[in-house]
Amino acid sequence: MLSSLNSELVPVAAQSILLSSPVQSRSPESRTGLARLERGSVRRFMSKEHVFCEGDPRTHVFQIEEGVVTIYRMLTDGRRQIIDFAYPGEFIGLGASAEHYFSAEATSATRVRCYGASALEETAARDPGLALQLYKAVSLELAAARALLVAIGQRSALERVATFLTMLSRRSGSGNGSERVVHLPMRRADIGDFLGLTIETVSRTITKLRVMRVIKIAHGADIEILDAERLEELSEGEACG
Amino acid sequence: MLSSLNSELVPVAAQSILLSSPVQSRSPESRTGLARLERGSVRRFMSKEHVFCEGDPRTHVFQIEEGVVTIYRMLTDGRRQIIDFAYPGEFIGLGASAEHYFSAEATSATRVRCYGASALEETAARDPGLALQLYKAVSLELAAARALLVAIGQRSALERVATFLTMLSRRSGSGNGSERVVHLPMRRADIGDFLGLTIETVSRTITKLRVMRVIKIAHGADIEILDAERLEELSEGEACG
DNA sequence: CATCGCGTTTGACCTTGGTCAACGTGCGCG
DNA sequence: CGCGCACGTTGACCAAGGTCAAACGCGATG
Repeated sequence: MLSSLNSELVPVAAQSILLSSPVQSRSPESRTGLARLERGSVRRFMSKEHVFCEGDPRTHVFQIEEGVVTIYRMLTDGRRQIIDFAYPGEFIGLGASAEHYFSAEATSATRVRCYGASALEETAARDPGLALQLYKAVSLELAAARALLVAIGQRSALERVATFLTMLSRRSGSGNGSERVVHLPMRRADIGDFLGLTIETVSRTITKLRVMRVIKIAHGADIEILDAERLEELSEGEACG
Repeated sequence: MLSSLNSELVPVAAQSILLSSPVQSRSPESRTGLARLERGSVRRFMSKEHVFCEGDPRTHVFQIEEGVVTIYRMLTDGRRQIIDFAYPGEFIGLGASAEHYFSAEATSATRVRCYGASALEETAARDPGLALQLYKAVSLELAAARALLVAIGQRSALERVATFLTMLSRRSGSGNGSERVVHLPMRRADIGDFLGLTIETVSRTITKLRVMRVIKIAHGADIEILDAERLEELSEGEACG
């Protein structure tokens, strides 16, 4: 979940939530949460392959192990809104519905672990620990979606791109801090469809940030953040009563 | 939850999910889900009073009994994004965080029932039925937030307003169909901040729909839908593989 | 009844970002 | 090697929607 646009607020802990099972080595019956489930099977996808499509029955829930998956929705005339970039550790396909509302496409070679959706729910119906984990996981996705909503609904192009970069750097920053050099696994078109902008605007805005000496394009998809503080200022106004 | 923008996809059932407890009359121990909880205390709010504010500790979860509550987030410079209009039956304040990310304000005189957040979670930790209900409730909120995201990120002003009206009419339509006359409990400014538009654009767009003979302003806050089909067409492109 | 004030509508103008089109650039493949 | 293709950048122009300002409608209040 490309969460934590507005990142003070949305902890980056999303990926750990469902993974954390305090006791790893006990017998299956005594474990709780995900640990109680069969380890799902692994599936691999090439770049641009779909993990699932809008309208497909929600048969599985997937956990990304490697790669980045784009969650999006397409309008009839081709406009596309990307809702989320799912990174390793995160789950996709959670939800209450019988069908997927959104499509999921691999941006690059991707490895996912599959869990049967009904098995997951049946187990959850007996294991409140797992059910609560699901609850918390979706809650985090919700917070992320809402944060993006604020960005798209209220912020300017510059603010959106700055927010996006800040967030990516936080997320890449393994653990504590933010990373200086951020790798963008997605194309400009994806960034545009995520932020509600066109390719051209994204490109121009990145150029503007480069000219402002806030960032530096290292190698195409790699961006070096020269002035993280300024970048955060540009992502504009957090909080308020 | 002003869900089901894109409403084929997001069932309007949100409000029923947490209410449905198949067995009502058994003893507390044998009940499941919400029914097992103490009936929370009731609180009343006047128009514009806050149920909670961004940054407040998440001590309670509230169920709307009467009135409409605006869930929003404010940027430092006064820009505001409304994330949701919560209607009777719905819950607000669910989530995994220790603090509220958003503020909740009554649009009109409102009655809510309060449940202690920690009590709720403790009960859920023992009752998988309740935990699953929470999971499904948040999942619906997530679907709603994402649907709004698509609208704001991709749709034009006209499309957004048409989507908004379609959805409101569906929601008001008690049960099966859509209502011909829709009451808007919120001001233009709220609609604007919900759809990522200005008051003026909302006003102009409503006027345009009136001139197009798609709707008719009945009495200020009441809008009569003359041509529901056309209105849905205007809300533009659903689905796609 | 007249006035006030809030919310809405309408109009004129301007800005941001979208559109269309050309040009770069890096990479894989013949 | 060089061609082609996919992706990115840049520029010129355009339009949707934002901004600013004025006027309207209507219920509340003196």
